[in-house]
Amino acid sequence: MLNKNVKYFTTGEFAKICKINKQTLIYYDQIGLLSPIMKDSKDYRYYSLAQYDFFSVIELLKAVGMSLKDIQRYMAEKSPENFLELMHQQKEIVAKKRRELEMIENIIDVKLKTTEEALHLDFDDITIEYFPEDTLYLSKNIENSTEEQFVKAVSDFIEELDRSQLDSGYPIGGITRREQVLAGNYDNYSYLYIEQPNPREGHPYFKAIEGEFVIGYHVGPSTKLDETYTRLFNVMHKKGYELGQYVYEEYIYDAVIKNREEEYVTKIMMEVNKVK
Amino acid sequence: MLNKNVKYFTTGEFAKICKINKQTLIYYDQIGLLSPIMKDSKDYRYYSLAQYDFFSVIELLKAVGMSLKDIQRYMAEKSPENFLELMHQQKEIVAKKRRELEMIENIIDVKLKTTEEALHLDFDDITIEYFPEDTLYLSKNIENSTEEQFVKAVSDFIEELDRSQLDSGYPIGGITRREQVLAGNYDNYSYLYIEQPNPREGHPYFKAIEGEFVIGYHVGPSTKLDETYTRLFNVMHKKGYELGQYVYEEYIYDAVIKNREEEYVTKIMMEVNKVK
DNA sequence: TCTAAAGTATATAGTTACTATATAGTCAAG
DNA sequence: CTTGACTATATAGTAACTATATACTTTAGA
Repeated sequence: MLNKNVKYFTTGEFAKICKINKQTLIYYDQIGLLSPIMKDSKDYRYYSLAQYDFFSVIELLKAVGMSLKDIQRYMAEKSPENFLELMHQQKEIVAKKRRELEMIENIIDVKLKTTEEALHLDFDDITIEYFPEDTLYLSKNIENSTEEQFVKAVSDFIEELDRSQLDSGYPIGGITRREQVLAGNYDNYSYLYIEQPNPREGHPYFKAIEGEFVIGYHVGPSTKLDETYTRLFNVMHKKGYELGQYVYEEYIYDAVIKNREEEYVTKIMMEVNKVK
Repeated sequence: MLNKNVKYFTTGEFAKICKINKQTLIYYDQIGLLSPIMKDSKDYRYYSLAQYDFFSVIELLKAVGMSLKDIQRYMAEKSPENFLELMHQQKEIVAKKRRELEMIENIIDVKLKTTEEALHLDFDDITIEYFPEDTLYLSKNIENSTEEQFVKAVSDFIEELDRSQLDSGYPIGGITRREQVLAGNYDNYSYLYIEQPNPREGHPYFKAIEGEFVIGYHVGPSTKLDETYTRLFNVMHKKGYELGQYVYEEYIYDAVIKNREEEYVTKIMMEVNKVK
C-alpha cells in the first residue's frame, strides 16, 4: 500500500479532507494523538492517506463521546483484542445514546402537540368533557406533607421518571382531593402526576382516569386561583353536576413559553358526577 | 398550582433532583439562564418545582446540541409561536443526530466483524477463493497521477463518501491494474475503493466484482510487498491460474490496531483466471 | 447549650477541546 | 522580484463546566 504512504497531504489539504480546522490537526500533533507521518526540514507537516483511516476512527470515538485522553489511552494499548473490546463498549454506548435521542424525539412530538393545541384554545371557555381512559404516573401521597416530606416525594418521583424513562414530555401536574378543593386549599396536592401514554406493566403508582370533567383555564399567578375555581363551580352547578373525587391541575403556559407570571396558564380538570 | 411554587428546594436539593452539580446551578444563575425563584436575606437560593419543568427544557435543548447562549436567546424571545418553531427545528436536528448514530452503529458492527475475522486468519495462508458479487465504490482513475491530481481525487472521493453516507466502516483500499502489478509497480493504483454493501441506485463509480481470487496477506511495511507478491504468483502459477484484470489491496491491521509498522497487515486479492 | 458536621455563599482557578490571533518564515505565479 | 497564499509557532480566548479556597449558616447530637 505504498501509494497510501508515498503521496502526501499538507496540513491544509488534510484538514479539508477531514473537514476540520487546520489548527485542530496541529493541536492533535501537539498532544500526540495524531502526528503527521513526516515532517520536512522546515517543519512542514505531511499526512498520508492511511492516516485518514486513523483520523476516521478518532472521529468515530469522539462522536460516541470518548475524550481525547481516553482515545489516547486506548492508542497506547492498542491490539486487535483491545480494539474489539473497545468497539463492544462503544456499541452499547451508542445504542444508549440512540435510544435517548428517540426519547427526545417523542418528547418533542408531545411538546409540539400540546403547544399546538394550546394555541387554539379559548382560555375563557369552560367545558364539560368525557375523558376516555388515560394513564397517569403518580408520586407518593403528599397531602399535608411537610416541606421535607414534599422534597423527598418529588425527589423520588423524578428519580423514578428518569430511571424508568417515564418522562413523556407532558407537564408535571398536581392532583387535589375533593375535600381540600372544597375547603379552598387548592395548593394542598395529594399527588403529583405525569401523563404516561405507554405505561409499564407491573409498575406501581399508576392510575387510570376516565369519566366526565369540567375543564377550565386559569390565567395568571396561582394566587388568584380562587376566582377561576368559583367560575368553574358555577358552571358545574348550573349544568347539574357535583364535584367528584379529584381535581387535576397542570401548566399549559409556564416560564418556558411566557415571560410574565400574569400570562401563565393553568388547566384545571375537575372530576364531576351528575347530581341524582 | 401553588404547591409548585410554595414549597422550595435548596440549591443542593434541586441539584440532586436535576442530577447536576450544585455549582452548575450557581453558574446558570450567574449567567441568568435559570435563576432561583427566590433568594433569602442570606442569599440562599430557593427553587420551585415549576422550575424543574424549566430545567428539563434546558436539558432537552442542551441534549440536542444547543448552546447555553442560544437557549438564552430563545428565552429572551419566548412565545408559543417561537416555542413551536424551536421544537420543529430541534426535531429535525435530533432526527439527523439519530441517523448519524445509526450509521455509527453500522460502522461499529463492520469493524467488529472484520476484526473478529482477522483474529482467525493465518497470515501465511495463500488461498484461492470464489467471491460472489460484491459492490465497491470507486474513486476517479488515479493511475500515473501527479501528487496534485492524487490529492484532488482523494479529496473528491472522501467528500462523496461523506455526502452520500457511503462510509461503511470497511477500510479504504487500492486497486492496481494487471500491467502495473506485472511491472512491479504495486503502488501505482488505478482507483481507491471502499466496500459498499448497500449501494445507492443511480450513483456512478460503482463496480461489482465477482470471480476467483488468490488471497494472501502481507505482514510489515509496504516496502517489502514484492516478496509477498512473489509468493502469491508462485501459488497462482502452481495452481494453473493467470493474473486477471485487477489486484485489490486493503489494510487488515493498521495504525488503529498495531503500534509498529512491522505488524501492519495488508490483504491482497488478485483477480485470476484458469489458464486454458 | 455548645460544638462539629454539613450545608450555604462568593471568588477564583483549572479543565477540555478547540478556535482565533499575532508574528514570522516559505513557496509559486505573474 | 514581489504578492498572495500558504506554512509554522506561540499565545490568548472560548464554552460549559468543575474544583478549590475561604467564610458564613444551619442543624443534629453530646
